[in-house]
Amino acid sequence: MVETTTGTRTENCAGLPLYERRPEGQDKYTISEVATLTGLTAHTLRWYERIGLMPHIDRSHTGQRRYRNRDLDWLDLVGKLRLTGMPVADMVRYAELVREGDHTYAERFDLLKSTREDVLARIAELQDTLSVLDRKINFYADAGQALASERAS
Amino acid sequence: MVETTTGTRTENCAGLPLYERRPEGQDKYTISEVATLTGLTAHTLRWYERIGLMPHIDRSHTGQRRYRNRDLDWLDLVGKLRLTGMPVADMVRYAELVREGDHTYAERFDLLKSTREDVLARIAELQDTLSVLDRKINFYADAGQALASERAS
DNA sequence: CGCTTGCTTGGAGCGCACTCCAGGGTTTTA
DNA sequence: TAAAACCCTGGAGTGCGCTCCAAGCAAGCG
Repeated sequence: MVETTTGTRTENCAGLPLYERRPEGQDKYTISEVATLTGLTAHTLRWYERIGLMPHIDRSHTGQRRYRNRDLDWLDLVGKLRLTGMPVADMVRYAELVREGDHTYAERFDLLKSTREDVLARIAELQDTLSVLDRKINFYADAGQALASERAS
Repeated sequence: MVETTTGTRTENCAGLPLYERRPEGQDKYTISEVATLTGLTAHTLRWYERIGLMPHIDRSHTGQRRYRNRDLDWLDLVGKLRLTGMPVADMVRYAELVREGDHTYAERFDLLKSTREDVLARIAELQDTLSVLDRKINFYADAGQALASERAS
């Protein structure tokens, strides 16, 4: 199978991925299963690992990756942070803090709080943009009305 | 002056740019003035023009750009759209529609409306992310509490 | 007049986040 | 057991949005 994001993906009526997580204990996924579950490509998953964005990923006896539920949880978080526009390098930094252990709690806390502020700021920006957009949309709606009544007269 | 965004920029106490727009009729700005007003670099302004993102910009008798208030308005809109994550190519498309004249009103309207939908979706995503972030922040706050009381005992 | 500063152009370069390739080994299916 | 599908690695390539460079013209100042 050619590696792709847009390949055959089983979906339910709501368009949500149907592939389900396996219960704790039997949670072993190949890279392409994780690609299906996360929407990332296998390429990207390997690349995330290379740059240090992932925790240690288990391997099968022949060296193939076997992801577990906690890895999916991590990828969910990464996906969310990516949506906020956080640079990958910053996420790598956070991943490093997690790997370094409990004594980095304070730093992680600070990082999360400042990310939170960034997200709030971005939401505010977007709402500002939304109002500009609405003004313009109203303008065009009015202009459309004017043109229509012109044609009608 | 070396071209930069972070150079000397006059600011008021609120950190807002103090450079003011000139009244209609005397509204002529050099490229570096526009850079100051918009926060873009002169490089970027010229690049925007090259790729077709700008309307026609007036020139002085020696060929230097002389921006006008309407150009600043346009750059404000571009800045807002950029914040939504809209690709520059799409903004160029919008600019083309504006240049093509009144008969593109309908298409511009549609473009604005679908952009509006995108912005709403992004806001929803960010709010979702925010709640994940808040859960994690609470977790770390609790963990911090636990560590503190451990040290106290 | 020379000096500094700013503006002009086409084209090259950069950083980010992937995205893909070559060449090989493994696993599943018919 | 053989073909098809999948997985591995290091490294090269891509697209976007700038960002900068070289070489030259122009305006203001002492």
